[in-house]
Amino acid sequence: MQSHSPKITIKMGGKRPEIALLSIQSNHETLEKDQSALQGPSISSHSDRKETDQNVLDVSLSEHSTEDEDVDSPLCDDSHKQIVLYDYSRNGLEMVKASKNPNSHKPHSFSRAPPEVGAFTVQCANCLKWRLIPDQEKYEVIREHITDQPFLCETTRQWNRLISCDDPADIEQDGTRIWAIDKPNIAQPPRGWKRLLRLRREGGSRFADVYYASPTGTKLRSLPDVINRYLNSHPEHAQGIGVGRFSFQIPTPLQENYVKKRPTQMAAPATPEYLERPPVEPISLSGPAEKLDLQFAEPLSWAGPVVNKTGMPAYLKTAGLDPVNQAAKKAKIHDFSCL
DNA sequence: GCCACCGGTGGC
DNA sequence: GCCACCGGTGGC
Repeated sequence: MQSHSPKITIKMGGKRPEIALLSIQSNHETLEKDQSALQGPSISSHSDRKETDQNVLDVSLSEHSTEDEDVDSPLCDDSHKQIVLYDYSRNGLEMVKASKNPNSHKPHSFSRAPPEVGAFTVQCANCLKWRLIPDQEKYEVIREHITDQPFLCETTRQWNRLISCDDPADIEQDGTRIWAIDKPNIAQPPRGWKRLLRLRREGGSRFADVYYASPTGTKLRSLPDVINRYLNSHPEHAQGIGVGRFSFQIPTPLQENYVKKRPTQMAAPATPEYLERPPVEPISLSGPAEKLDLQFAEPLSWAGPVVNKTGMPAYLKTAGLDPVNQAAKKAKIHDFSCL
């Protein structure tokens, strides 16, 4: 059997896509395409169909995409209209939010908003075609076990799709979306918790932030945060929650220049010759990013033992790379049982 | 005052 | 160079 190391990605809407290949479409056409991709040729019962319909991607214009858009906003261009928005409320993925702002569950905020995660897609380990995953929960399950339970086209039968490797890919690289390679084997969040990925705008110092929203609505943004601000404060809720269930790893954008490179610190000679040099060209002017071929990209180097009994991906359990132990040491916490 | 977002930085 | 972590801050 042919075997590859599949990648799992989060596909996002974006203002200046470099990777995706779909031709420019109307939103209606895009919606139909994504819906049919998810539903496939499945013959489903009424109840099944209802569930599928609740899980389709909602493709819509950003509410601030036209009139409300700041003229100088990086999101103000035609491609922004192609953004694929994931409808959190229809998929039971609304954020656990602070009660203060009743509107914060909307899919996006409306001024200078960063891109949203548009869809989840996983590569079949056999044919390497990309398959859309209907919702975040299913995606997280697949991601958790991706190395010991490789994703196959047939896996989509779990949500009543009858497709095989002979069927065309759900999605290809096109010019309308930003792609990012996700980290494998990230544990599903503990029951009642949500793992939130917040993307940053292009040109920032990093690509995204991960937050964990606790059952009480507290948002934690690091392991020390989880330990100090939640588990220590809610020992009754900490029962059975291992810190290995938390991972703050973020996906890697395929668009090379999405994240601003950190300037290298070089001691500049204070000579007249140096002072007369023209300014260094910004990185963003150095040329368009290459279109990376997802289908034939090199496998990532994370393959190996998956998750040990601590819930920590084994590839992290190397000296100096164990954020759990580091965080626990920093927080002087040793009494949490890991699952 | 809270919080989402962003940049900086130290450790590796 | 990457990443985990955290401080700053502007908008609400």
